[in-house]
Amino acid sequence: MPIIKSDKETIIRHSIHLFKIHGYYKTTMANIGAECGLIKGSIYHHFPSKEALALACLHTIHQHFSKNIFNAAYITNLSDKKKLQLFIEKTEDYFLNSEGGCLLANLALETAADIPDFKTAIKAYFDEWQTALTTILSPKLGKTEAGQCAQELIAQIQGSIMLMNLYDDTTAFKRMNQKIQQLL
Amino acid sequence: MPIIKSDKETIIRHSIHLFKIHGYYKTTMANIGAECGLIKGSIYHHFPSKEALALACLHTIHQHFSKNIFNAAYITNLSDKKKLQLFIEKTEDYFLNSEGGCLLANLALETAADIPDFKTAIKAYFDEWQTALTTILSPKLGKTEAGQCAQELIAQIQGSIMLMNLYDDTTAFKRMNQKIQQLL
Amino acid sequence: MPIIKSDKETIIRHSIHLFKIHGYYKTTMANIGAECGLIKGSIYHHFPSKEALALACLHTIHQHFSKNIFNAAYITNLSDKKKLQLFIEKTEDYFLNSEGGCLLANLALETAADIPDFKTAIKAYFDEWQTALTTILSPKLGKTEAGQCAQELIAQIQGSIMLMNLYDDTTAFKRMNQKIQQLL
Amino acid sequence: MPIIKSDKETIIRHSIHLFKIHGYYKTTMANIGAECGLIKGSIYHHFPSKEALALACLHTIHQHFSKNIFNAAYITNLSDKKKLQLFIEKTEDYFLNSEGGCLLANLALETAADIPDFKTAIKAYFDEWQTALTTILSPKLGKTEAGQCAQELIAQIQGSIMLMNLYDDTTAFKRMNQKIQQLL
DNA sequence: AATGAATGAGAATTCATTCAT
DNA sequence: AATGAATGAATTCTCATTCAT
Repeated sequence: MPIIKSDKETIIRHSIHLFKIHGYYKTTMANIGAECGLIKGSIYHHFPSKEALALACLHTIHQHFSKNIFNAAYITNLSDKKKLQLFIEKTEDYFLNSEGGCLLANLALETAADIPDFKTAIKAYFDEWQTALTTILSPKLGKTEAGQCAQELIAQIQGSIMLMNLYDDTTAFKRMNQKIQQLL
Repeated sequence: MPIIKSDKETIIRHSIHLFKIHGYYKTTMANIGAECGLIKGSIYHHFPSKEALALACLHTIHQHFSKNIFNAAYITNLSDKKKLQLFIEKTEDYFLNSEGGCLLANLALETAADIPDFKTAIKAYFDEWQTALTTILSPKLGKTEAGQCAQELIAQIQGSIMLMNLYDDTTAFKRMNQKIQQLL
Repeated sequence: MPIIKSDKETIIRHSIHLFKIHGYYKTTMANIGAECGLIKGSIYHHFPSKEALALACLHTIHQHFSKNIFNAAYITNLSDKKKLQLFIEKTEDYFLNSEGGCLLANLALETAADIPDFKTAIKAYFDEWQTALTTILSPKLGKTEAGQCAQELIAQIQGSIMLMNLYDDTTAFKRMNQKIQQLL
Repeated sequence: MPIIKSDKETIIRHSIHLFKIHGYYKTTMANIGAECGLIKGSIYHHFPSKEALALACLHTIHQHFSKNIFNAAYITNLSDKKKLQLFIEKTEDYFLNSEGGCLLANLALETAADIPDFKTAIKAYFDEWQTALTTILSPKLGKTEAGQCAQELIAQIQGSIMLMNLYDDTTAFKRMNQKIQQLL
């Protein structure tokens, strides 16, 4: 039944798509409505404001990462090497299929100075990302160095995503992920 | 009454500042005018449009990097190791004193899908950055690997800048630069 | 609070009024809004641009002439003399009750060089006017001369309207219409 | 010596050209300046305002008609028939070489309701035109009918000019002038 | 829930005009 | 006279949001 579902999740899904590609300010409620088969006013039946909708998008992505990617760090019967491989594979998978890069990073650059709620949500996401990676790397590297390494990996991944999108070229991003998987 | 110098360069300088912190769309001509001591309309005396002004900002930064940072790759009587050190030092210096991160990267994420002229200018900047780094690394790594390594370094730097600005914390960015300097 | 009907037709009616008196450029969206009991921005809910609105005005007038005036040329059971009389009577009627003269002619002079869409619409209107008059005159004058005569009559009428509005004096316009009615 | 003369007359000449083609409001001081090889601000050394400049244009044209066309009515040793022929010939000549039609008529339609000074100047022009034609026609037609005929001729001519410009076709205008010359 | 219409605040841009040089 | 820079008011258009139906 491919009837257009205009519930919260559908709106969020379409909003994420538009926010990633066009950014927060350039994406209008009318754009979002159009993509959902609604007029712009109707979105307010589901979300009280554009800001609240964007925040819901950020939380949705954060949750998706928690449940599907970051969780790799906490699977008990897996070696650290396997955990890292799984973690990176899933990360790669997500961003290779995510037109427009990382919404959290994009909005970090575009809105962090102006919308504190976004900044908070974005930091929470990166915090959890780092915690998960640190957990995987600690046994081998020790806590301190593991934390630093985790930060570096995130930076590398995010930088690669930016360039991947700018150049429409996935090779460097893929090569980098290969390398990271060899780390342990 | 202190005379405010409101020539093209001054306007560009103030615009860069605002664009970096608030992004392209959130920065208004009125904001820029206010920062320059002008009313919004007056800026059109110097630039025909907001887009043209932003493009001038991108070019100005690109030129600055060409003349002051990328050029380190082409200083003749310097060892490659010294070149890399100089290159990274200057890069670090620039971004540590550049509130709001890297304008080119910021606008890449915010506008690349919607303003082709920006995308072109941003790619030209990163192309030259990569070429310069590749030049430094080639003697030691060979052309192919040097090119890949250059890409990785840029990604790392850009990712670090994003996180540095998000967390208002320079330590990871500085540590990363230290590491890179040991590369040769 | 009298409910103001602000549908497309109402907006067009008020716009025609203002465009005729003040011209295209001097009439602002705010003026039109005020006349309709709307704020300027609200008009964009009905028309995508000032140009589109003006074009709708031109088409509306053209249609009105087609249905109510030009059609006199095609009523079957009427003598040519009666057709011409009816045609001219209705034309006179329209312009005597039309403050500001002929919008199509006014915009022809004001905008033809700059807005090609207007020029096209205006020519279509005068083309049909001439065709209708030629149809009435052909039986008596023959096709060629009828066409030339039709053109002359239109020129005379339009010139008279211009002077009528300039001098706020309808006598010459009425006299001219009397004369034309004697033509067959 | 084809040095660009930026005196009053030169500015008026170029202004007339632009006002005729683009109308009063669409023609900017910058446009006029550009055509004269000046920047817009410089025009204010010659005319105190755009309105004053346009008024000077109207007067200049009026004077030109008085001295070179209307005067045909007052040449003593010429038959009325010859006077009319000369009058019409010169009128035709003027408008065939006057891109954009009749400035006075154009501004009548565009600005009469908003700029009383223009309306006054335009009426004075048409008054004198009518007086001149009436003078020529009176001996044959008697004063009253001559006056009415003069009005009709002016209307016809102005209507023809409008259509000539709309259709970029001079034939009807020329034919009409031929006819008028046969009147006496 | 959904819609169509309306709002009001603000965006970029234009332009006649002024003024110091 | 001429210029370049600046002004301020106005203009078209956009957009998040509200509301009656």
